[in-house]
Amino acid sequence: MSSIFQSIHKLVAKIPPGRVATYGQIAAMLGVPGGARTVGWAMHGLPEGSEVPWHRVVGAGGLVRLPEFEGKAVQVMLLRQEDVEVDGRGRIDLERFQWTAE
DNA sequence: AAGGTGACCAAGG
DNA sequence: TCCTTGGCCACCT
Repeated sequence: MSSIFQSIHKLVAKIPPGRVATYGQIAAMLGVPGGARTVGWAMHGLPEGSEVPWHRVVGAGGLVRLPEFEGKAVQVMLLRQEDVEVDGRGRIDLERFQWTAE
């Protein structure tokens, strides 16, 4: 079924390891500026064991916008596994790790 | 069809 | 630096 939801998952799946994208960026790439909330919502609705690398999607400014109880620690861990530097606050240097589409 | 909700964003106190 | 406020969009009931 083609929904913005599917499009988001597909695009996120294209983010290469060691890179991150912001919610707003994803939304903009899909032609839905201002639809950052929708992207976040799509992430939240992901089933477990999904192919989608949801952990590569962060908030504006490279800040992890994920409540602890939703798996923030997991996201940070996965990112670090991909050589992405994340500080204790969950901040990432977009200048170096932000994904720029082809 | 209408309203509520959310892993957002930017600005203001 | 933290919390609140207003605005944005798509999905669910």
